[in-house]
Amino acid sequence: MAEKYPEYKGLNLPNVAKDVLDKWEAEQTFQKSIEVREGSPSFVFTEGPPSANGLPGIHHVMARTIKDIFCRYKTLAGYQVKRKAGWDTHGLPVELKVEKELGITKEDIGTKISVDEYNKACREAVMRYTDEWEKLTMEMGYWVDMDDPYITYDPKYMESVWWLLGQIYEKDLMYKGYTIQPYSPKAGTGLSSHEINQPGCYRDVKDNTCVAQFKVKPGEKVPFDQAKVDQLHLLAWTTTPWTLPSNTALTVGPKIEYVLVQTWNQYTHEPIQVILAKNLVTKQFGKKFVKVEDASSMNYQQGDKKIPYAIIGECLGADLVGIRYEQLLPYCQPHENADQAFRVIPGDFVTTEDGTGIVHTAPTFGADDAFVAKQAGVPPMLILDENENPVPLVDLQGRFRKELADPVFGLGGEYVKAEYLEEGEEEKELARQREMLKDIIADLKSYLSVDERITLKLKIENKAFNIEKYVHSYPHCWRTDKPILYYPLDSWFIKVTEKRERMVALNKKINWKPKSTGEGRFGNWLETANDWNLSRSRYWGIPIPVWTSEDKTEQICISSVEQLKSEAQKAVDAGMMDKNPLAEFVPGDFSKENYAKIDLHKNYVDEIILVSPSGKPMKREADLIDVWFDSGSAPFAQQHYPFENKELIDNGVEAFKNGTAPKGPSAFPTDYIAEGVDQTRGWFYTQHAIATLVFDTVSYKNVISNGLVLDKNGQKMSKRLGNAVDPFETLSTYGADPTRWYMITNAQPWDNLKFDLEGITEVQRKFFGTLYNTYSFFALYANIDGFTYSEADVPNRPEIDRWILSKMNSLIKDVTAAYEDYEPTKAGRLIQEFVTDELSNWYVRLCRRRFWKGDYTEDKISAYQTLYQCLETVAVLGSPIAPFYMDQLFCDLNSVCNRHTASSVHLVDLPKANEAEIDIDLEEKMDIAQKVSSMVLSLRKREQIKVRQPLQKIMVPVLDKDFARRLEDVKDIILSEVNIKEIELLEDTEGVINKKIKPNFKTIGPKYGKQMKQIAAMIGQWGAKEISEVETNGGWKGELNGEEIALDISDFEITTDDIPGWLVASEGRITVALDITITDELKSEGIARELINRIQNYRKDSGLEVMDRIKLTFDANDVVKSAIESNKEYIKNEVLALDIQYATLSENDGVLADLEEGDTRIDLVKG
RNA sequence: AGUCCUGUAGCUCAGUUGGUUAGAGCGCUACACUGAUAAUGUAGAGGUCCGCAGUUCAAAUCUGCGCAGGACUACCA
Repeated sequence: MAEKYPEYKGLNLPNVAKDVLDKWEAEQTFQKSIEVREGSPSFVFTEGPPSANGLPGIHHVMARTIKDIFCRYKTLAGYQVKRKAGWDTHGLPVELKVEKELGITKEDIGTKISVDEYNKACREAVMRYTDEWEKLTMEMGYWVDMDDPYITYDPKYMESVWWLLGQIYEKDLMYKGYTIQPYSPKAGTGLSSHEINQPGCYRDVKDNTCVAQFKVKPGEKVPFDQAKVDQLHLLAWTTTPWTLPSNTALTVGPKIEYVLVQTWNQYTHEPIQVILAKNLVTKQFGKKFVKVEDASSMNYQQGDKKIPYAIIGECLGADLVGIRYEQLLPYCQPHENADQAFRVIPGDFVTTEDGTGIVHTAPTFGADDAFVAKQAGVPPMLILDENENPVPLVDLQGRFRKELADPVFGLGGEYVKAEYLEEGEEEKELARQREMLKDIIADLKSYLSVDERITLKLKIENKAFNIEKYVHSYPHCWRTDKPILYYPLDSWFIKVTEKRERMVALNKKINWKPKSTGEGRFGNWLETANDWNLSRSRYWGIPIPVWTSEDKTEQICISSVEQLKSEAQKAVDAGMMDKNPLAEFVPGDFSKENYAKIDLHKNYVDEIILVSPSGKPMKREADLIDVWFDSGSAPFAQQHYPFENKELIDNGVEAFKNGTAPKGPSAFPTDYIAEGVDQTRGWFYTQHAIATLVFDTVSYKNVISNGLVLDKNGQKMSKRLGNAVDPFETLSTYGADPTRWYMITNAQPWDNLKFDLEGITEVQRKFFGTLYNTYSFFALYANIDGFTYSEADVPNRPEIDRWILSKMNSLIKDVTAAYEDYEPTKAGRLIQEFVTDELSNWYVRLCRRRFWKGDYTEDKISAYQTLYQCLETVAVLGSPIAPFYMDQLFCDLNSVCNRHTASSVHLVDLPKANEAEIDIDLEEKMDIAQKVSSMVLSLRKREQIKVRQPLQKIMVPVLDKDFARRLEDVKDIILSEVNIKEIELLEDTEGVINKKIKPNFKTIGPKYGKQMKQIAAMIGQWGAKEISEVETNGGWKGELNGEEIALDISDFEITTDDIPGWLVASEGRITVALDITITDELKSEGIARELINRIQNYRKDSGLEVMDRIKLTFDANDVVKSAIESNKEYIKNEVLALDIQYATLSENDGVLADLEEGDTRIDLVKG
């Protein structure tokens, strides 16, 4: 047991962190914090796995601080909080990095480099920066178990993922189907949105656009009286004319207004009637056209400068739905339900910003198109190829199928985008086109793209209303630089749509911080969630565990290694394979060694051929699982569920469904997760989806989605801009505690943080500096007095002690509530306010004397105990946010007193608020004392009277008894604080006090809202007479604008604002008057105090110890001398002087005090 | 384009169920204090509460429409 509280020469927070880190390491404090809670209820935390193939940034410090705070808090609150670290290891970024390093592209995989080697490189690359991550984790004080992390490429983890997918498969929630995905024909691969959103992918391109005329079929019912069957067309715009042969529908907005326009075609000059959105008429009928009101008088000849047009009918989009039209370019028919094609359908996505308000719909090449078409039962333009498989009109190389061969325009077999042509091919094509098009274009100058030729054909056939170039942004493949296509690809999907409502319902049970993200962004997202596209044509990831026979009639989904092994054995027995690659694996043996024998990555499992029940070979589906499924599986896969730890999850699932506490240990659903808001549709979503689909539960109960960390100017941090903050440098320069404290208290976690290093300095000074000073102050005097908290708690403590204890208990209550509510910012700010304003700036300042003056009395012990309790409480409450310094503070205090057996603040129990010690009345009293003191100080300042100069009296008018009582109770505190002899409470006597009256808007408002203005005006006119009438009558009754008004006393706010003839200050309801008369007696006391101050300084400068006694010699004039004489005992007492003498001193003796009343030379010797 | 967040002093942020003088810290200026001293106190300057409209007796606060910044999702005729 230490005898003395450690005292420090200064506060070096980075060093504190280092020391405490060493201590944690030596004492295994983290492990202990979990062990001591063995048997306690568990608080389940799941770590969102970061990818270790990039370096951590300062935002990770932010995110991990938030995670850490609540895990530490819950530990203090009595829970066992296990935290497993995790690594996300699969995915495209890893692949890209490896390819870049090896200098290869995807095409080289399998040729220049084997899939084996490729995957090996990925495995190594992805864990490259784990050291840095572990270092950051340590230094920032994030407690998470890095020794036994879950890793998504681990066979056990992958096995659990397979199992989850198998459950979904068994529930018939998986299917394979076409969807429209970004596709790069030149690279031959689908692209994820991640790839499309890489910088530079969207580029402005100039495309040939076309407003096509779709002729309405004869006999169709149309909502226009003046329609002429042979002229009637629907107008639709497209920027990709090559999709027009695949058109199978036209989409209108049901609520959009459309019109019928009578006019002439600008290319064929034939009279036409066209339907388009009303808002877009002026846009489509540009310079070449002129509007005419009366259609019957219109006339037009070829060669006329302007083409007249007239609106001759109106309707809503809904009225157009169902109208059938003639196929625009009838090269092919959909192989299915062709009778359902070529009609007008409704769609909410239609806008009237561009085009015609009627959308050309090609379900094979547009996601929206596919969706609305499916809803309306319109088939996509798929035809059957040689093998009777349905295929779109464009092949995987980006070429039109041969069915589109046009005798004049070619098309069949050609690239739909000119950009796909190789060098030199264009020349050859041009020669061919010259020949083909010679009847239409005499001398063709340059190659015509597919788009250009299609529009040309439409022009000639009276099917084009307008053709022009149009600049818009279009995505390009980041690898080949060529424009992408939206193309239907065969992918595996999870039927999320089927469980959508359940996901919405379960979401309502999740406590979101902030609420709006859960209700808004996440809730809306769930309501419109589409089926989850699982397929990725990649190499480094978890393979889709589905094996299918070639004719697709037989299929198996594998859910475990054991199952795969036995299925593989069947195949070996059936002669499909020579040997079982999993022969070595022992089912049921979950040891590391056993699992080290196998690998479930693509390169291994693709070798495995299984046998179907009917004896056919089955091969694995080529694709991998979306990596988001990997991380979404974390709550289960990190436990290797259900192969191990089965009951941990099952207990939790059961408890959640029954709404009871789990029967035994439980690790699900997760109690708490926290990640960036960018995970809303990422990890937050995938976890929720998997838990809902597989277990019909939530995945997590509480979630914080935190905002971004921006630079101090509010710009996004990036390496490119050079404004990224290095987390390691920050931590080593400023220390983890102030960094964490700053991040948490400066902005709410879910708001973006403008990260400014100066803010950390401020926290360092303001909060930690003050706390350190307060501790140092305590340690200094406690060591002198030998305070070890060995005495029993002092029962009847002075007012000021009871006050700070009341505040302290309120603090415990409020901070606990804030933590419970996942509001760390509130908790931190409360603690900070308590330390700087309450404890340091008021309690310690007022009590300083009690610590260093006099003997070791009960009052002194009370002061020590009180301050000790406050410091200890702050240490515990603040430890989740500032784990290092608070641990040191706690241990420093505890090292002498041993009130706790725990060796760390992180192992103790959270203090409980003692309601009996909370005294609101007392807190209000002190509030009065603080206000009055500050007002007196401000008056002194105004009059230039130093605080050291005692004054006789202050007067405070009191308007109610409660206020008088409270003031009376704290008057000693006020008097000593502002150096005044007495306080006089002025009772209400007319004439002495000036009163002011104001209406109480809050109480009058609800009663007489309408007359509020007049009432306020009337009261504003009132003087002393009316005020006293209100006071004697206890209210006011009268008539105002013919209305009876009755106000009682509480409807008024009566305040004082002046005492005539006195120096007065007023603030809120309190008024203070100061008597500034300085009598001779006061004057001499002032001189005495002035001298004491100089002597104290001199003592200190002379290097005397606090307890040393001295002898004094003064060389002073008579005024000063008489002041000394009349305060002799007082001075001696204050400066610990044994004796006072007068003598003539030389300039070399002592110090000179330049007082107003005459310079005085002071000399002292140790006595 | 959609969804969500943010907008209050030079900067970072508070601001209760709407209630009449809109606050704090930092910074700046001036002064004071000096047994917490690389600390502290007091005072001062500094506001179109992003804009407009509405609801209301009363709007920083509620509603609508905008503007600016940010995030996510989507990218379309």
